[in-house]
Amino acid sequence: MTHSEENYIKAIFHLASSGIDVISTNAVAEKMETKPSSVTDMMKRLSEKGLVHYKKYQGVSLTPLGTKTALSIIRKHRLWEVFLVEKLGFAWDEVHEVAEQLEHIKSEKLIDKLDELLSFPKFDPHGDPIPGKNGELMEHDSQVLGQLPIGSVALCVGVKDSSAVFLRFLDRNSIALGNKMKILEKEEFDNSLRILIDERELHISQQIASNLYVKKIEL
Amino acid sequence: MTHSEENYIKAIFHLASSGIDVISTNAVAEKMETKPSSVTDMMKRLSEKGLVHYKKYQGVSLTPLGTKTALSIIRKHRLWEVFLVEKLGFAWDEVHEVAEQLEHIKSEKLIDKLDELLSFPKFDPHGDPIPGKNGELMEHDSQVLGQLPIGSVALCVGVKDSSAVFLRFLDRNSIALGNKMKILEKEEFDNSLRILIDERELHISQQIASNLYVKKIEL
DNA sequence: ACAAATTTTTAGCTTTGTCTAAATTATTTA
DNA sequence: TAAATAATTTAGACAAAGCTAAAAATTTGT
Repeated sequence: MTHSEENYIKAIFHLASSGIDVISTNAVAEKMETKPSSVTDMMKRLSEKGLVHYKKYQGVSLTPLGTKTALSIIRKHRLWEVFLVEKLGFAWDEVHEVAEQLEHIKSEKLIDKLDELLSFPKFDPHGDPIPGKNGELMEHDSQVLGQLPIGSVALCVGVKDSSAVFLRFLDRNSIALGNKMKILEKEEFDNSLRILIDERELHISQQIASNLYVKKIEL
Repeated sequence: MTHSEENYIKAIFHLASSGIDVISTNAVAEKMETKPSSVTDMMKRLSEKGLVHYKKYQGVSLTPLGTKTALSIIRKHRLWEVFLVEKLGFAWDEVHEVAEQLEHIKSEKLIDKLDELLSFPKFDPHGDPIPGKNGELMEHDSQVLGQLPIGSVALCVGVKDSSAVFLRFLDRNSIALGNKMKILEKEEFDNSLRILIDERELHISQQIASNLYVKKIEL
């Protein structure tokens, strides 16, 4: 598989996980930042290789082989992200670009050993689950911060949006994975929240609140 | 720069270091395992980019920019080799293939941090010097085992041939970098040697002896 | 239901990197 | 030194991956 093919497979997987039922050529083109005509060409190629189901004008979906391939690429991507943060001291907003390159390195042994070096992590620096060697993908049993009722206490376990801008915003406000947060108040008008993070009081917008995954702690 | 361009630059650098004065299209083609016509095409492209000096029928050589580029790629290659051996437990005959892929990853920070993680190594697992950030390349002040006079004692500091076959031969015979070796006898007829390696007596052919770099120890 | 709008595909072109076969230039040798 | 041989380059093709512009199919709106 070429780098480009792998990137398309990954994009289709992510679109499929994001709850869309039928994945259109346009959706793939937008995600890949390319033109729909290029997507059509690539879908034909991936279809020939048995990685996607593709019928003209009907949208595209991954075959079991395609899904397995996607999970293997995502596994590599996320393991490398852990490596960059844990071993090389990268910040969590700096890892994506480099991991995009590293995920294409072909060596089963490399990934197995890397996994071992990192002590078999289950989540990447953004809280996303790392697929296992055989493609088992742990499901986040978390919810979005904005949906918690007032008074609840939760642990921050992940970010939905892992763009550098958002991550740096979190850094500036000392919000990190593992933080304990309590909902103090919710503003009816704009759904913004007043929360308590590790003894510190903070006011956050609905935008922010809907991009933080949390796990409720029962008291 | 594309992967392919980088590979050509590296190949030309290695040919130049191996003492050839004029690097022919054929020589590059052989090293790259490709056809001379493909080399001609690539030399034109690299020449346009200012990486090589190229005149039809006259052979090719690296410009200062080309040399700098080559050293940067070799630096990456060798640092990754150290990583694979030191951190991931790869054997020295398994690293080349993977390092060939890793050397093309583009991130200055990645390499700087990797260098740091590895405690700024000066040599790779085969004893080859690792170029510095600014392209300084340490010169091996070593000689080939076969050239030592009888009775001399030396440390094994590198291998000239780092093919997997040769490296596995060394493994099977417990010859490793850092070993102390003493020349006991030299066979006039075939230049084979009887040597003492760390208390163990061994008979090695001239072939082998001329592929081991050693550093004499004065007694 | 049919025209308009949107989406998707096709056709044809570009670049990178490769190839083969033919032509050209250099080198060797008799 | 001239012919033979070897090395190198050119010309023309091909595959991957992208693009633009035009055509075709689907969806939408009235």
